[in-house]
Amino acid sequence: MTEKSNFSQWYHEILENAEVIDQRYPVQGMLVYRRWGLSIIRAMQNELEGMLEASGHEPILMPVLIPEDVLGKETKHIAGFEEEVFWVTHAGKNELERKLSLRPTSETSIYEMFSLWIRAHTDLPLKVHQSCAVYRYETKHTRPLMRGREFLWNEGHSAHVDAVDTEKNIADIKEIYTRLISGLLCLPFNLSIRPEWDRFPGAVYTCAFDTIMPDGKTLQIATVHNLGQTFSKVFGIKFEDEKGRHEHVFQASYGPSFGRLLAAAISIHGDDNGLVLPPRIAPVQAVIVPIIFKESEGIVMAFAERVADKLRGMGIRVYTDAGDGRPGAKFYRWEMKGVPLRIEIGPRDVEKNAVMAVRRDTGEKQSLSFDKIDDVRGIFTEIENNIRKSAKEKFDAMAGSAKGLEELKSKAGYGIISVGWCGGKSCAEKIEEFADILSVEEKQGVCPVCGKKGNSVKMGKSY
RNA sequence: GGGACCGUAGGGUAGCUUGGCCCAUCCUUCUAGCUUUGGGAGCUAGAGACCUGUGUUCAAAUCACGGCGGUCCCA
Repeated sequence: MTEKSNFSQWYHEILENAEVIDQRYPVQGMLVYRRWGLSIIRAMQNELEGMLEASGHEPILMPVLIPEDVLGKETKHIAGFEEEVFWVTHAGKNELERKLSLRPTSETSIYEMFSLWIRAHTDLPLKVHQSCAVYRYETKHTRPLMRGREFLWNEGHSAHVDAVDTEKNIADIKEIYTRLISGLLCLPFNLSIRPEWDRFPGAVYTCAFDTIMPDGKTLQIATVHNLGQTFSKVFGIKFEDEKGRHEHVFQASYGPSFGRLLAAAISIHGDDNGLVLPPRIAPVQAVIVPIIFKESEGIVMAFAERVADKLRGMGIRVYTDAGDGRPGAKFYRWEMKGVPLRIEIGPRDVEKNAVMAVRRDTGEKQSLSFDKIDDVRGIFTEIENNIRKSAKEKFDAMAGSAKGLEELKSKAGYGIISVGWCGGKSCAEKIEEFADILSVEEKQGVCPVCGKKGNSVKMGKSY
């Protein structure tokens, strides 16, 4: 397969070869999730939903259609999305009296319901979440899993009595997303507040999690929005407080994209031989490859079965590749699919009452006696730590800074770089000719355009 | 938003400039059988394609235009 240094081609090949997705579905920007990819997505979804529900979020599932008048209630919000909304205008041959949109996000539909569900302060905080597909007619170049016209995500929505409680929830969410991104997926990220011109339509402020892809471009993998009372005022989401006064709730909404998380995990951890999956999200965590010779087939298979049972008993997802074909071909195949641990069992191992365990991340081989198979747990932890560490090192190596415009021009587009900015709009426009401003930092800096002192900004070329 | 390129079996390709030699080349894949199995084996037999519509022409994979789909670059 193509080497990872040719990232674009490598990425497309690995998605198809490892059966992550099939991109050949004949609608632009839409794709088919196949077993391997879907299984990884489900692993993240389960983990995330578990954490959200432990923190007091209720699961819900809203309809995919939102009527035009509901979607359009908040003017800034609809202005931000109107170019990308898919509309359902007909039922059979008849034109609908009320156009229906395919949700580009669910703030409006959920808040329509919030106004019915929330009556008193005892109903608050109200926190809900749903995992679903949303639809945006992207006009920019679509890329599988990174930018599609239909994508899978989890969106959370909350309502609170005041701004303080909203902030508390936002802190919880950042913590949960960190556990998902860094903990489960072993991905490094930069968490920052987006500049005002890049806010979610209708938000008071927007935080974003960005990671860096192997080609140096940044990928936004999750966002958290403080919505203030923007929506509650438009949708009439009011509650009665202890003193009988009626107030509008404060709100937040937030979501990670499962597709982008998957894209990042595949791209950042993968190597020239294919995927390298963190053990906890791997659809198969250990693959047993029996080395079969005619005379010893029986005892090898029997031993392999015992090993598989023992691993399954430990709660490990294991698959025995007993199919036709030579061992070498199987090794390549499972390496390509990123299975964290390969367990080879041949006559020599059976004799020793042991197995040969081979790590996907390092290629390291070790003989494990049958009684020591429990060690696999520890090996998984090591693999996870190692993957996380090397991803972080690559990420840190792509952090930089620039002083003048020339330096900015030469460095822009590769990693996240820090540069000064005076705060002026025209200077921002000039700077953004080279890359996107991800965030404005407290740190002082000198503007490379006008030379005035000001703050600094973090920049990256976004996917 | 602007530009360039591309569409031939499941995947990757040759053929297109100069229309006919093409019921379309090669690699891979798949199926059946034999054989083999500690890093992509081999043999035999077989399967599988010109994105779509319209036009030009005696004749279209090849030329023109539209549609659909894809890739890359720049902003």
